[in-house]
Amino acid sequence: MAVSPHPPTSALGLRPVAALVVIFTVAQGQLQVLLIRRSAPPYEGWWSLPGGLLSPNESPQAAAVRKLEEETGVTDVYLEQLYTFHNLDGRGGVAVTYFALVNGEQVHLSPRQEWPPRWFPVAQLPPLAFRNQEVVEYALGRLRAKLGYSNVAYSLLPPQFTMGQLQKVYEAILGRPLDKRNFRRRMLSLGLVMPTGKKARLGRHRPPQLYTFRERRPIVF
Amino acid sequence: MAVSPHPPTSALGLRPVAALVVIFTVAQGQLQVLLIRRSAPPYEGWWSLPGGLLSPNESPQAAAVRKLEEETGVTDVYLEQLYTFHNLDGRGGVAVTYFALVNGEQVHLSPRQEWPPRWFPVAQLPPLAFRNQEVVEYALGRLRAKLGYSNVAYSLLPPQFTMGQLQKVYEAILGRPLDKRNFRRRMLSLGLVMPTGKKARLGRHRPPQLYTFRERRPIVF
DNA sequence: CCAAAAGTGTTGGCTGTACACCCATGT
DNA sequence: ACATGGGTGTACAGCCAACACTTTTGG
Repeated sequence: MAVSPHPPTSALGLRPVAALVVIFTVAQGQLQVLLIRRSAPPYEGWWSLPGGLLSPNESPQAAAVRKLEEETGVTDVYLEQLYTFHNLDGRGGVAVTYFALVNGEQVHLSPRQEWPPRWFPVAQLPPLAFRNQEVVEYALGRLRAKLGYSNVAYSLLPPQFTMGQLQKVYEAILGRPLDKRNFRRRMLSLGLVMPTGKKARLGRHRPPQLYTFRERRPIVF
Repeated sequence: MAVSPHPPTSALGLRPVAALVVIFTVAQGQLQVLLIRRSAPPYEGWWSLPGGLLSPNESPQAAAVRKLEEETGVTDVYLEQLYTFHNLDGRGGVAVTYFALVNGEQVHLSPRQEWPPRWFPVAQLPPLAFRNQEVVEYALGRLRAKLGYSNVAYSLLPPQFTMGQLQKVYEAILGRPLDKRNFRRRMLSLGLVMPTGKKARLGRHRPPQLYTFRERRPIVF
C-alpha cells in the first residue's frame, strides 16, 4: 500500500467519506463519460469524476444523487453502487463510487462553472486525477455485464424508441456491431421491451413501429 | 430515511467507518455463517456479524482481514467486497461489508471471549442485531451467483479433494441436489479443477481420484 | 456380505449465432 | 434513383438437464 503523503485524518475510526459518480450517456453513437475540471489542488486543472465529501447527515447515495443533479440537472435515472475505494486521494479517505446512466437529450450541463463539465468518449479519455481511470474502467465493465441480463438501458433512451435506436445504444456500449434479427428476437423474448399500442397500418404510409421498456426501473434477471 | 436517535457525527464529511464480514463455511453438509454476541449496547447480548470501526490508517479491507483473523485464526482466504451500507446502526455511519469463505477444518474459533463466536446454518439464523439480516441475505445471493461462474469454492476445501466432496459443497451452498455426471462434466470442461498427478491404478485397490483447483485464487469467467 | 461412494454416455430441448433479401420513406 | 432504416426466417452448434447401472472400498 502506498505511503500517505499527508498526515492521517483517521483517528477514532472517523474518516472523510466521499461519493463519486461515473455518469454515462450515449451520444453521436458513442458511449461517453461526464468529467469535470478540478479547480483546486491537488491535480488542479485535471479532469476528474464528479463527486465530493458527504454533507452532514447525508448518505453516500444521496450525495451521489446530489452531484448528479448539480452537474447534469437530471434526476430519476438509473444509479447503482459500484465499489468502495480506499485512499483514492492519498489521504486515507473512503470513496463510495456509483454509476449513472442518463439520456443525453434531457441533460443540460451546468454552464455556471468557470470550467464546465464535458462529455468524453470512453475510448478517448484525457489523463484523470487520482485513480479515477480505475474507477471508470470498473464502471464500464459492470455496465457491459449488466447490459446482458438487465434493463439498464431504459434510462438512456426516450420513453418510445425504434429497435434501431435501441440497438445503436447497445452497440455503443459494447463497442461492437450486433445482428439486427438476433437483437430484436432477444429483446422481445426476454420481455425487455414491447411494441407500443399504435398498430402498424398495412399498405401505404406505414410509420416505423415504436417500442417501450416494460419497466422503467431497475430489473435484473 | 429513518431519523437518527443520536446526535450526528457527520460534520465535515467525517464519518465513522466500519467493516463487517460475513464469514461462510460448509460443515455438516450445511452452509453456515459465523456470528458473535455483542458485549455492549445497543443490542447487548444479540448475535451479530463480526466487524468494527477501522483502526487509524487502516483500509476497510484490512479491517475485514483483521476481524476475520481475530475470530477464526484464518488468513489467506477468499474475501470479496459486497456493498457499502449507510446508517446500519442508526448513527449515520458507513459500513463496508465483505464476505469470506473459509475451510472449516482450519478454523479454530477463538475461545478467549466470554461469549464465543458460533456457526449457524444460514437456514436457521437467530434474530440479528442492527440490519445484519439484510447483509447476510445479500451475501448469500452473491455467493450463490458467483458459484456459477467463478472458482470461489476453492477456499472452502482442502488442496486436494474428491468430486463427491466438491459436489457436496456446491449442494450445500445452493441448497439443492445436483446431478453427479453433469456436475463432474461441468467442473472439468470449465477448467475449474483438474485431476492430481496420481494415476489411478487399474485393477484392485484403486483409491478415489483426487482433484485440485487449477487456481487457488479468485478467478472469474 | 453389505453399505457407501466413485465412475461412466447418450438423448432431447433450448439458446445463441450466423447469414441475405425486400419494402417503404425521404431526399 | 438512391440512400436509409425497418422488417423478416432458417440452419447449425454448443450447452444444459434428465436419466441407471457397475465397480471398488472399507467395515
